[in-house]
Amino acid sequence: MKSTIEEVALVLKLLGDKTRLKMVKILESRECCVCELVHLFDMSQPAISQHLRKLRDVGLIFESRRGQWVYYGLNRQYENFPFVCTLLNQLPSQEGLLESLEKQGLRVLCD
Amino acid sequence: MKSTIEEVALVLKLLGDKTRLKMVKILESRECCVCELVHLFDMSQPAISQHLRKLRDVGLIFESRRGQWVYYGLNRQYENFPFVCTLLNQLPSQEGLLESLEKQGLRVLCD
DNA sequence: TTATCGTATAAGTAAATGCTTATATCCTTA
DNA sequence: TAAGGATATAAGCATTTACTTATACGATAA
Repeated sequence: MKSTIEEVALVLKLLGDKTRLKMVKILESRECCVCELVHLFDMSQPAISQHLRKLRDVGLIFESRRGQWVYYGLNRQYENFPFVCTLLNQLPSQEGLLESLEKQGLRVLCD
Repeated sequence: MKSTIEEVALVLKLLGDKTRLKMVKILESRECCVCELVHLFDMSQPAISQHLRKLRDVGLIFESRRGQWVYYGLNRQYENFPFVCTLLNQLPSQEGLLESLEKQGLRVLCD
């Protein structure tokens, strides 16, 4: 079933911010913890948290605490996920960012 | 070639407004003059003009004056048109709005 | 020319947005 | 229990946004 124009407009508004759009594209590759994302954006940690909250509030991403870290990932059960997916498919991959994080030894692994 | 994240974010921001998104979906069906659009939205004429201007400024729609009327239509040559198209395809048709305009005798025809 | 219709622009405003710094909370570990 | 790291929340602020009303502009027609 198609979403209403209003619903779609809200999703587009949410993703109409370069920081959030990039975040979502990154989280499409793999879950990340907040401190990893802080390293990927030239922005304060609270700013990152606030963007993540907006994305989580609508259900587009999920949160999972692991020890003292909080991981976020794309919620593929989100009602508008298929729609979001067609958007993300048209974006250039951001996996290089994650690779360079690892090269810098900034990847957080807590298992 | 894929657009950058920044470019896409700007397009999404532009379409992340329910009025503009609906406008663009309507203009996908056919060109409309400003006064027709004014009838379709519960908003002043200047507000409609201002939305149209934003859409035109990026090149997503074009303007064509016909007598004292100004028509707007989707610019299918817009650089991100294919992207916009995949968005519009996922929206419910708004052609019913145009039909009811015609039933009310509010369709403007200037040929 | 003047009146009128359709549209655009100008100016003002309330609300939303995206950041900042400061501080609180939560978890782990010594 | 106390300290410290990771994250969230609070409060403040400058900018942007989406409207409004008033007015200017452009085309048509009496």
